[in-house]
Amino acid sequence: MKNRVSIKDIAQLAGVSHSTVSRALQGTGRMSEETRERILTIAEELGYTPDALAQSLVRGRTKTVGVVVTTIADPFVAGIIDGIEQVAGDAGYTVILGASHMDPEREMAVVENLRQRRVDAVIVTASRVGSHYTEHLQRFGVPIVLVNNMVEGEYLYAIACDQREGARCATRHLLELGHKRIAYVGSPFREHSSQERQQGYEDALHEAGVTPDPSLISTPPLTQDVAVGRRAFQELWPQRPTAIFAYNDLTAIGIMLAAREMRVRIPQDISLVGFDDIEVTEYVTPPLTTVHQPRQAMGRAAMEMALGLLHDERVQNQRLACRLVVRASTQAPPA
Amino acid sequence: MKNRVSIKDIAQLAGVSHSTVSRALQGTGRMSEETRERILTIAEELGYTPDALAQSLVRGRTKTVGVVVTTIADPFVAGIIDGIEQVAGDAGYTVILGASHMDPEREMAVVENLRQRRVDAVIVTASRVGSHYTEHLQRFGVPIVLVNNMVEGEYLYAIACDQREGARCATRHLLELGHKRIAYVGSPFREHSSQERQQGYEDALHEAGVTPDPSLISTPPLTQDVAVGRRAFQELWPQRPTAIFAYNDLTAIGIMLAAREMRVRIPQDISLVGFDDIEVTEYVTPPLTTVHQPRQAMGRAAMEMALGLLHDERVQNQRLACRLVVRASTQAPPA
DNA sequence: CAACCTTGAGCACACGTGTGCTCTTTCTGT
DNA sequence: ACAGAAAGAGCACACGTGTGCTCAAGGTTG
Repeated sequence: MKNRVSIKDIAQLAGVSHSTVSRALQGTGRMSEETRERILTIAEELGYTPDALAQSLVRGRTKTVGVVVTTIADPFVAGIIDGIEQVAGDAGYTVILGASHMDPEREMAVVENLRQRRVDAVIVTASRVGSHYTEHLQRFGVPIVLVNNMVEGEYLYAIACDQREGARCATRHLLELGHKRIAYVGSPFREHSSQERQQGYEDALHEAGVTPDPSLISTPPLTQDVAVGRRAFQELWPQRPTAIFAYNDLTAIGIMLAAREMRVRIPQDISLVGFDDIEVTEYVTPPLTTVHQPRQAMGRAAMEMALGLLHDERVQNQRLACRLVVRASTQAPPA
Repeated sequence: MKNRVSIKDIAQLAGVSHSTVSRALQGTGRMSEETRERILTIAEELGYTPDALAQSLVRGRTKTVGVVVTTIADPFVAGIIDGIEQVAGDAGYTVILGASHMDPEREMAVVENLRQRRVDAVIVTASRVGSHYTEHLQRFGVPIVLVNNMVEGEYLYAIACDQREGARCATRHLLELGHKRIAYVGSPFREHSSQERQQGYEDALHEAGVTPDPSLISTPPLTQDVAVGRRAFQELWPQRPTAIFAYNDLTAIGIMLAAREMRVRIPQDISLVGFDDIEVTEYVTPPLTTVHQPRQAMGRAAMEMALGLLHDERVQNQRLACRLVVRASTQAPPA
């Protein structure tokens, strides 16, 4: 029952060769208007659909991009894919998905699969891209774009978000409100990224002439963001900071929970800023001031970069700006 | 620079025909152990990767599933895709993505694209599948599985979540706590789904011998879930319900916001139950009692169904059960 | 020693599409 | 009227892989 109508079938009915049909369909070649119309009519009647596989085989490109992710369930990743898909769709490209689920073996399998499918380009998002792995990717022979990745080899193209600058904005916001004792809570299992944000935090402090206090920096070695925030607040509160800048929103939420248990009010007693602008932040109590990462825009930029590479254009790595979103969790420090 | 090594290249180096190489690689056919090993060694050295396109062309199947969604950015959809991807990956299938972004024209283009790519099966999630659309899909000639869809033609296979039963559980939970005046807030732009849940709500009331009070049902005609909840609470509160069952979590959050503004305490003054169990619910204040929809499981079930259909097994539509998650937004009614 | 079987490998075609070249027919220009 | 150009269409090969059939060489059996 499968749709097995090929240009040969059309050719037979039209009394011409399959070559003529092929040319008629793509509008190339010279032929009488009559023949062309007859062919198109028959194609329509038969419900003909070109076979993308055969076309790819002979044309040498598949009009597909492989997207490698850890998991699609992460809203952050989903946002990026969404952006990629938009641009890809507009450009006539199709997205092929591959999820590694944090399993190195599976990640290899995914990459191998994309290779077999002859994708024209690969976009890798939020992966640890070890040196061994990059090598494997290099051999691939197609453009590779990394999104929000830790490592940035000079030979790889990458789209990233300027986390350091984002962290600087967030911290400056607190400084402008009049805070001096500002704490930072990092992420123990995302070292590179956490350090970037910590540097932005320190940048802002230096600019304001405030010396960073090491006792106001905490990175409890736990594996869950919320738990990290919780523990960190318990450790930090005795130092009496007037504000906390958290690695990300979930960490900030952990802080909120701990604060509530300890009867510390936000923002009256202490201000709080997160990072990422996940959906939740708008609805927690109080709504959280945070740094928005342009996930869709990053996805779009990545796909645009991939398209550029496919057209042999010269492209350069991009750092997209983060945007501070001020909500109700920050105010001037208590007198 | 592209990896253009084919079995012919291997054949030439090994001094055999490409047929022999083909058989050596897939382990079929008879040949001396020596020849086989020589071929495999050369393939390895050349970094040979089979061309999935060519294989698909001759084998008549692509080992791919097309997944049609409205948008990937919706966490609900992302969860389903995640489930699909897991099962697909294990079975050696690859996921091809197509997002419609609510644009009918684009949706058609997406389906056409999947058809050209000769996917072996299609999974459609959370779409309105009009009659015109289903017809188009039918002509496709491949197994189609619908996930959580409004319409369920008899001829289409579908995976759904038993929303009515989920709503019944939620309402029963409130009844068991002692509530009698329980309100329902629906969704104006998801009629079918909202009615299902309302029916479950009424089922539970009838079972408990409570007559539904029409003045306790509200569905403000707004376009945003949170806004719907807000408005609904303002309308409902004068009727003095002791509990509200909301169409979904965002609606429930709207209710929470309005309640807070009006100095109505949850759960002391009124209990609240949501639906979907989105990530937020765990972190709002108070954490929301809600009905969990097994998104990953639905995705997995859909893919398993697709696999069954591909193996010509007899499959039947499934309704997965929802699970009530009791958190802190519900308690016995005030005396 | 002849008839038969087994092993090892190649030829040729298939899948569906694109394209350079060739051939015939008709039109154009002188 | 004749040479040349241009139109219209087909032949044959290509892309990379799979597979039925054939065929030669060697081995076994009666």
